[in-house]
Amino acid sequence: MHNLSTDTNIPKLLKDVGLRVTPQREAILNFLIHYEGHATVDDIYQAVHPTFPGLSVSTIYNTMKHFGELGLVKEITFGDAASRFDVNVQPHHHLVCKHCGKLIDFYLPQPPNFALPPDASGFEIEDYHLEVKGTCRECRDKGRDEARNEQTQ
Amino acid sequence: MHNLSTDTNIPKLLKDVGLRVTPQREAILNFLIHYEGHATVDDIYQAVHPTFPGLSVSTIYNTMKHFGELGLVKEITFGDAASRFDVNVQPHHHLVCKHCGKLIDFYLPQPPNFALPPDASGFEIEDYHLEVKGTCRECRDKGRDEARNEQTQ
DNA sequence: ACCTAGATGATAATTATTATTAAAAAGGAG
DNA sequence: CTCCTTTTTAATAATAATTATCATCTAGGT
Ligand SMILES: [Mn+2]
Ligand SMILES: [Mn+2]
Ligand SMILES: [Zn+2]
Ligand SMILES: [Zn+2]
Repeated sequence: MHNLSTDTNIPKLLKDVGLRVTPQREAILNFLIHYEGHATVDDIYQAVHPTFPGLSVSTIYNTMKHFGELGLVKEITFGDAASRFDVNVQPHHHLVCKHCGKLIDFYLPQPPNFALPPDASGFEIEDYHLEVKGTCRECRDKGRDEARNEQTQ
Repeated sequence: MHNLSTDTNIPKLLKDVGLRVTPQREAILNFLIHYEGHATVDDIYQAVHPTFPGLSVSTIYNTMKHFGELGLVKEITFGDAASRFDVNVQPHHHLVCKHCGKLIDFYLPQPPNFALPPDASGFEIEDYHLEVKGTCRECRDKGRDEARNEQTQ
């Protein structure tokens, strides 16, 4: 499990995980490394496109799929919105603002304890995610249900 | 917060929550009342359509939106799959099979305890949901079968 | 019986994502 | 470096869930 940081050697990382080094992948990785938060495919496209006009969204989807399989990012999917990609691949959880969609990381000091019900016998747990929904301070200040656009992080 | 059960008086319930009583809503509610599990719009359509040929999916979307706002169902959205509607509106959580998408209810004996990080100050929590991902027994058994078949080739 | 707000259903539009595939390019061998 | 094979890219089409439109219909009240 790799953790991206601003001093990551991008071509080396790509080689290490067994991917060919292409300008597209370097550009996307470079974006992710400096981005704070949880980017969508479109976020990536909007950011990288100006300095890399040829880049296609297909390539971003493709690349993010590879990065996910190789543990460089973790895909998070909420509701009907676009998938977001988390460069924080440590196990952690999210506050989700119902109004603007912003995600805020948090960590559980210890795993929640629960007993599996009888009809779940044989279920093999691989992962869990606690999703806490509510209203972020910005959206609360702005007053209810007003501008529910933009500033998704 | 209403809880549907098999002896629910459907027209009365619709009136009580302030909705007009239409055959479409009665049919959808009747389906939900007898359905075990977490139905998608298409599940509802496939089930109700044979005995109600005119019914449109638009109407199901519309109706489920109303039911959700009135607390009769709770919409659950996972990944890129279709929304599911839970007639169990008590606070509870789900095991999610990564392979077949099946949902199994479970309950937390006590709420998970966690401290909000500094960058979440002012976040107002309204709800939370623990999503436990893994492999259900059926899919695990099927996986073994497939693995065995691949070995013999 | 009549009126009107609200509901329905056919259809189009939107949006995120996946599939297809010809052309381009990476990386390795010689 | 040159050639070759395999992967990658990017344009485009296809898919799928959901939402928007809107003409028509109807539930429920007068
Ligand atoms: Mn995160
Ligand atoms: Mn449930
Ligand atoms: Zn917000
Ligand atoms: Zn399963």
